Amino acid sequence: MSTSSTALPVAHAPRWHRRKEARPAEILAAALETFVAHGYAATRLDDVARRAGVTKGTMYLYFKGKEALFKAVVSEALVENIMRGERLVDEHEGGTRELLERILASWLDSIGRPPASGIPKLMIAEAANFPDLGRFYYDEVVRRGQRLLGRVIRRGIERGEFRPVPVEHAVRLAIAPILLGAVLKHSFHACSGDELDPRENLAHHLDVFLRGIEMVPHAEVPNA
Amino acid sequence: MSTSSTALPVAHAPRWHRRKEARPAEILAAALETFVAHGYAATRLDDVARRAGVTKGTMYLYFKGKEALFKAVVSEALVENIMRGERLVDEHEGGTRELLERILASWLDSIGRPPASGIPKLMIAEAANFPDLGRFYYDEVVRRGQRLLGRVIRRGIERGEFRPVPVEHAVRLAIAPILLGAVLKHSFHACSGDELDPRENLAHHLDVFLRGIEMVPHAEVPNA
Amino acid sequence: MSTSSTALPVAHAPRWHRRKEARPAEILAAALETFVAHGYAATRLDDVARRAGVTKGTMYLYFKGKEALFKAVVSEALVENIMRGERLVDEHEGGTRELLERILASWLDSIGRPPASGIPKLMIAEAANFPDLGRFYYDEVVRRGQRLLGRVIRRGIERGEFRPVPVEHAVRLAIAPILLGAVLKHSFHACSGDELDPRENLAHHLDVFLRGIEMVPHAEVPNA
Amino acid sequence: MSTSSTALPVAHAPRWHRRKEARPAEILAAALETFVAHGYAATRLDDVARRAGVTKGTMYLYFKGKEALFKAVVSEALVENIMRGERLVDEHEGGTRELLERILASWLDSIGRPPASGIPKLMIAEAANFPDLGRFYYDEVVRRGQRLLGRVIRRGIERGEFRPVPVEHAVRLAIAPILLGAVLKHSFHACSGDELDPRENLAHHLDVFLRGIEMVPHAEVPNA
DNA sequence: TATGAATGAGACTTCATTCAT
DNA sequence: AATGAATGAAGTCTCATTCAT
Repeated sequence: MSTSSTALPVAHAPRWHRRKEARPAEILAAALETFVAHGYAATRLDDVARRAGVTKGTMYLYFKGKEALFKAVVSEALVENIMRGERLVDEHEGGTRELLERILASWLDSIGRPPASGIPKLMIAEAANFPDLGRFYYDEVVRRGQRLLGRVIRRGIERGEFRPVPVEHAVRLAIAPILLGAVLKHSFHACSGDELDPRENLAHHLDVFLRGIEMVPHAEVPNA
Repeated sequence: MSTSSTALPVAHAPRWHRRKEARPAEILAAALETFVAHGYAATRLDDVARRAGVTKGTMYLYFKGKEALFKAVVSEALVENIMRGERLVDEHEGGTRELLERILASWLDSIGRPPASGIPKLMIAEAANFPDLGRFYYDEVVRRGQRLLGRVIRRGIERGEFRPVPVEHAVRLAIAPILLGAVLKHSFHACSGDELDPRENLAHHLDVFLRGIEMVPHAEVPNA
Repeated sequence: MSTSSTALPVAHAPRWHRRKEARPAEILAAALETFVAHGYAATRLDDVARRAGVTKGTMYLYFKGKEALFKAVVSEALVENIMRGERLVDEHEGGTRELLERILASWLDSIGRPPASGIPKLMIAEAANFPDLGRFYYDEVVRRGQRLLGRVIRRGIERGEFRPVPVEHAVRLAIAPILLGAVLKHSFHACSGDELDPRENLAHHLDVFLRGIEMVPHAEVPNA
Repeated sequence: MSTSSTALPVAHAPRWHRRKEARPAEILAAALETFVAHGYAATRLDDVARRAGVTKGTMYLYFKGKEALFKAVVSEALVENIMRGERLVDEHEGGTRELLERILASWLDSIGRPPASGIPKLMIAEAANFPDLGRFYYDEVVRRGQRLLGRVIRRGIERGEFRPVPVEHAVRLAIAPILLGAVLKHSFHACSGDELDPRENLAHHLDVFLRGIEMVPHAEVPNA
């Protein structure tokens, strides 16, 4: 094979490296990307492997199979973000408006940035195919997040800052633009030419939403 | 199968004729349900066929293949709903608030009910796998809907009914709760125990959103 | 492809023929041969398919998978032969020696000739890997055959034709040479150059065995 | 592991040395069990390794691969038992009946007890997949054993103890119950509830077989 | 000597697609 | 027009084997 007559001492890269500790995380990261991009059924383990820099077989050293990998991906991406907001609420002292702003901003931060960024889209697409995982996600993430925001809004109402809006509905209104933005970004990022800046959108959302629920209107108003 | 050899020529097409003509529609309906439920890659043509009451082979008489069927499903579900709203805007005479209410209600009507109800979820899940279809959907539905709502909001601003909010952002805020509601219903209907009534949610959304953008606050107001 | 410029009306063999009724039997026959020859784990479904003149996929139209195919092979090969002997015993009128001769000859016939010929070897090799199938075979074939022969020998004893030998043991002695012959033929047919004629061997077996258990010795005997 | 840095030089090899020397034997023992239990193709080297208390990699230090291990297992189990019987025949002085009894008993001893006990079942299952090994086994064990027993029976005939039975056939009759017993025990030990005692069975076998071939009948006979 | 992470060929299985009927 | 038997490419998963440590 070697045609070089001067036989340079080729570095002769080893076929693989032993990196037991790093592997699972690498594989999970690659899998998350691929699952988010193509959905569960359409992602080939081969692609995940290649993206992770290993071979198909290697993945079976760390995950029992495709479904196990999928569940690991989702689980892993969730655990970290679940409790962050709750602390925020407990510790907050000032006005509820500021609390709401901080919470939604923090949430946009986690949901708006890889790696976890694609999970909502993924769950929307696959919940029906993995009922147990779907239920887990719905209970532990969706429901929990709703309860959290519900506490905030109720706090505002009790303190006379917000009008007595129906909490359940208000929660959904507060969440929707942020969540939908994240989902659409992942779905149509290849199709949509230009997009609005999520942070700016959040600012406007807060402006409109808070005007909509706060007790004292921001009236340009008064006397005139 | 026909047992009567002396079948009288009836005025209306005999049953087994009608059925033949209905085939494509039946198949499309079955395909829509299945694609929405499981996603593109996970639906088996066999299942679609069984649900449509035909065999796999028959489907190839009407559609070139799985992908063609998928695109037909999406296209067919879209055409009807695209232009309805535009007429609404053109013809409307009264206040913009009422116009917005009517448009969103009409949209909730079409998006909130089968058959088209599942298309958004489907597109969110598959847009990345079918870039051309994704772009088509984005341009012809998402963009178009945004432009439509943009006109409404701009109308309100120009007529002094709305504050001079940034239109692009406001449009997204107006759409988000409705769209997200439809998507989540399809994704988690098996997992979420109870859900809010979409219509009620729309009412609250309009209340809050309009308070948020209207020029004259709904103030409990001034000093009076 | 065709290089013939005179365009003979080539029969243009169809890629496949529709033979729904014949398929299962053909596949089972091919599978039996292959399983017997190589054992369960070492037979590739591809080989079975090729031998049956179909493709891999076709086999899944008739059998759920490899294991189902294996069990079908064994079951099918058994049902026919199970009850034959029992009738023989019930209907027999004459001496027990003749009855035994007829039964063993009949058994050699079924066990000694394809297709069922290889089942014993197959079960010996695989019983431990398919415990349920093993138990079924042991109960329905081994045990049943032993009981049958036990009745015969007991009959001989009761009628004073045979010595009062322990039946259970005698049964095994009667069976062993025939069964082992069949098994070894399938195992070493490629290794053993020449083999004894099974029928001749049965004759000698009967001669020796009956001399061994009959009441009146075949003595060259007495005084003479 | 070794905690003592001043380890005294002990006379007998330290434990961890002995273990190293024992490795091949341990592996062979584990492999024999596993091969016998599941057959060649169905045994995973991983299982053999675990049973031997080593890792897969270690086994490659002692055996070139799966096939080599298999052949080593078979060979090793055979060498010891091959020549034992031959000495017995050469040295024997008394009646041929006793010689036959001693030989078969000795054989039952080796074949009836682990570790070698499962080899016949293994060879029956795998001979066709390893033609060279099959031929070796057939020639060196089967054939050789047959020749040995043939000599014994011929001796009996020549000395007027046995009737002039056809030796080749008689040999098979003598072997069959013992060999089959061993094979079936390994195949159906999980399925068959209770089994006869092999030694007792051998006793009855000898009784019947010898009555069947001996010159002077055991007649309850004469009258005289 | 021993390990066990990594590999990759090959097996089973599924399913979109074709085509004789 | 309709069927459904047959195909074969492609995917998931296993496991004998290798090799850096």
